[in-house]
Amino acid sequence: MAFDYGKMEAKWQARWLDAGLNRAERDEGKPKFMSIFAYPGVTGYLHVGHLRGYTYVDAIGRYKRMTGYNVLFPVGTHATGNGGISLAKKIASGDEKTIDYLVRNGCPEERLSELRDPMSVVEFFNGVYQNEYWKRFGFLADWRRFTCTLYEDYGKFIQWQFRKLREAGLLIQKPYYASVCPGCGPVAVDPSETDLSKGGRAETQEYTLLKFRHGDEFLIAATLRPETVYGQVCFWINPEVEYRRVTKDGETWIVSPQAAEKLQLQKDGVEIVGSIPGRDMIGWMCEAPMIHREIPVFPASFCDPDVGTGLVTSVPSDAPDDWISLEAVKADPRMESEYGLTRELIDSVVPISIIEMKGYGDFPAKDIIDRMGITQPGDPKLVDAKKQVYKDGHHTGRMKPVCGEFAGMRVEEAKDRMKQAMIDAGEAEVFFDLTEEVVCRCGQRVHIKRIDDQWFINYADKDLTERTSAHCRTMDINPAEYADNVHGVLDWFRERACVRMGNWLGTEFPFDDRWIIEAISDSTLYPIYYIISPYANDGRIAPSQMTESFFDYVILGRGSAQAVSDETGIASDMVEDIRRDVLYWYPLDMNLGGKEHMTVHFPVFLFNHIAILPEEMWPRGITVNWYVTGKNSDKISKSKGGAQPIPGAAAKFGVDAMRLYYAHVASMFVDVEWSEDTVTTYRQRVDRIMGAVEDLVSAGTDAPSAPIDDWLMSRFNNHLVSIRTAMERNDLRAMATVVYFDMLNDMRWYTRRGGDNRTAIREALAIWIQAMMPITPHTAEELWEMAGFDGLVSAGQLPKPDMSRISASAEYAENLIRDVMSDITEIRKIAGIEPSRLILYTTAQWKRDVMSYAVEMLREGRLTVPDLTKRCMSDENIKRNGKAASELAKKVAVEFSRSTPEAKVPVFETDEATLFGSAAGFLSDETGLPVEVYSADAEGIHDPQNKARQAAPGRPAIYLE
RNA sequence: GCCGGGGUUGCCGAGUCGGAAAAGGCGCAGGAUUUAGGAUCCUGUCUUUAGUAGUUCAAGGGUUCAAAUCCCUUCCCCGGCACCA
Repeated sequence: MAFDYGKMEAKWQARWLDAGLNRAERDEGKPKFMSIFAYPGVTGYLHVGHLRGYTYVDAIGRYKRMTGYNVLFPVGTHATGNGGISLAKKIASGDEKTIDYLVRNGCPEERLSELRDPMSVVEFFNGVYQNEYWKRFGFLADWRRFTCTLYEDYGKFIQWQFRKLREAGLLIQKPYYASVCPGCGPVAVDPSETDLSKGGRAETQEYTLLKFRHGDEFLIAATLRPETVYGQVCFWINPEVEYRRVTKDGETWIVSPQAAEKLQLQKDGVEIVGSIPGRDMIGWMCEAPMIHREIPVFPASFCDPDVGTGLVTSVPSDAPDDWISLEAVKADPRMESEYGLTRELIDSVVPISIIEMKGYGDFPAKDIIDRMGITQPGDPKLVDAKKQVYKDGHHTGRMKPVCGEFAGMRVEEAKDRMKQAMIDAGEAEVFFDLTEEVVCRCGQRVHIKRIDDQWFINYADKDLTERTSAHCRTMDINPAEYADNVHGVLDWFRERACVRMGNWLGTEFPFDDRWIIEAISDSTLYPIYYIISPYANDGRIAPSQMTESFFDYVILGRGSAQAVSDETGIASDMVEDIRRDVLYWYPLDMNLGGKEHMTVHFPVFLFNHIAILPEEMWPRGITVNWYVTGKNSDKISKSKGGAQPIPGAAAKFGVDAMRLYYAHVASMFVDVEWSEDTVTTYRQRVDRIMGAVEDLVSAGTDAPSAPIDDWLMSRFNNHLVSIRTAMERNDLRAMATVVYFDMLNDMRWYTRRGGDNRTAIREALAIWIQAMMPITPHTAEELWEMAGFDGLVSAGQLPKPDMSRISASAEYAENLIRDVMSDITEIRKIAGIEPSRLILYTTAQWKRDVMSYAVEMLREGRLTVPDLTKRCMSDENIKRNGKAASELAKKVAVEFSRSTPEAKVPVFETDEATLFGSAAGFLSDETGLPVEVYSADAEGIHDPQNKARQAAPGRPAIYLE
């Protein structure tokens, strides 16, 4: 049975709460650090991937706490949208999949009945997120500040924010084409399918509607390639479809039934007035736009009534579908027998070459069909063929002379020009459609709808963009690539629709209560609200008291506390307190979010701060974290359940193992594939460290201090330096490598080398355990208590490195011993002998002298081969060694000139005879051989193979006999 | 398509403002310890060798005394791209 981590975790979490470590209070005498993670949307249970980013914020906050900062770490949730509504609906209707999903993730069955209204669902998950995820993971978040976008007080804040946006002239109105569900209103079409049950990969495409005159009515084709109209030779109709006649601006249009409905959403005054079977139109002649030629209507099975208008103009030269279908028509005898088309008419239709493009002949569609081996209409490969030709044509194509005034133009340019020309001539209109079937969570089909008076936040504003971009240069943005990239993102940002109608949860738009503020727009400035939320949460202030002048004063300092008090009835002192809280905690020091936010949340977060707040409140840092993915790099989808319920994983592996996993498994800026085996190795790592500390607590004697103790203290103080350096960049991974790997290895080496000094051990343990606090806080507390140290680690301060105890020579000496040991092993292996004794010869003094001269000259910046040789030859003791001396001088001069004096001094200053003399016992134990150590300078030593001669500083000669 | 990031030893990954690559981990192999546990410890893990020498950082060129690192070309992979916080 596995160790009950849960009990140990709960114990320490309770103590932290008792000690109030998570509560953040203004303390003007202390530097502050405020950080958040972008709050999650309440769409269901989260999975182990989400905890990755959240854990970083807690670990960084804990580190900041132990290095002198007053830390504010608030959390909240984002519930704006239809997630809660649709979940509540499904639960109420007893949807089996939903119920199963909830129960599987740990929702008690007896609670299901309360989850029938949206707000209960939201509150239920607010509880789950806080208790089962964040508290469970030991976060020191200030729970008193928890807020949710659906809380009334939060809504007051959002309304205030929109008033300020309007003041700044950033709210504008204009028509908009939105993806809309007839029941729920606008929905987000994106791969996460938060709002959808199908079609998240769909994109909105802009079609050009082309009008083909037939008598006094028009056949309407939708095309993505208006530049190909010069190549039109016929017109496709699906004979099986019952098309509709609709009126539009006094004209009669013929389109598919689905298109008729879509048109009603996008155009004014469209009415269905009749219908006509597709079959009846076969053989019609209609006048093509732009080229004004009569072209015949032919049947084609690929015309999908659900795509575009269900009618297609045929450009066989450049459209693979058209080419293959035209060939089929020509080869099909039924055209004459069944549709009564004349052979003459069919034969008169021949492709026209209109675009010249690299790598293709006169008819690109034919080329790609041949290349891909397509022989039949309806071949699925046609989809790719179409994409390929389209792409190549768009970028490399040029219009041929046949294209009238557009001849010679690049396709990219001709496309827009020709579209516009036809629109101006009344021969075409713009139409939007989705690339695939999109179904709302409520089950209804989603279409594109025109909304005339849509409100936007004008993120395209030039001045705002420039100021925001400039501010980003002063921020701490990680990773560096995003710091570079964010300027491009800000430039690229256009106006953003900020309100929506329909069945949505959210804050009412303050200027028109038919609208509700949409999800991204109500989550931009909110970090500052965490400073105010505790006053609302404990009832000191009622939402009704949160007036415009209240926020104006506490956030912007406009007006006076007394005036606010008079207006709202809030005590003037409290208003003043809130104002001072805001001034103390803001700006936000770090906002951490998943990589999708590089183009979603972070830009608007920045824009709104810059637009509304004074410069001294603009954010200081952004950190982007990448995902934990499932197999095959799929994002573990939260809307689809997720692989591993979080409480289950916490119980199985222990919270600290998971925290260490997140911190260390990879850089923050790469995706990680979730693997239980990997987490298990981190579990074992934590266990191993616990075991090692346990052993060390009872180890140690009052033995006098030995060189190995100095080494240990040097190492650990160096580690403290590394930890601080790493954490200045919030590099938890580098920090974790030091704490959970290097420090353990050092403790092992210390013990192995016979280290046994209780004072040194306890000093090292204190450093080590404290260094564990940010990432594995529960384990740190447990070990701290076990070691008998006072207080809570989480409340303590990380020791500063004691530079006086860092000793390059001590560390060099141990490395030398390790090198020699590994050389001995190496020689033993290669030589293949079973030695009975081991002899070490340490360097002759003159070689150390050569190096000493070299370093001296290196410091003076005049180290060259000839100069060092000259200098050495003037020393009798060196010169006496003849050729060996000049060769060494040459080697040393070259080698040292590439290095630094600091690195080289220990090489010759180390007293190797003493070092290895005292390590002889250790080496003997390790190798199982009797060990003798001689200086190469000594007379009459045992040296049958004349090895002593080879000994050099940093490289004692080894003889195995 | 636009913008961006990458290809290092079985795997994950350090190293990338040019100055001794093969840190560390995982996996694997051998040994030790231990009465079965995914435990722990030691050793090894590019080739070669009395501790040496050599080859390598996607491929090919170039700059340099010196290149995984800088430049050019080619191939391949990945991410983001707007009502998803």
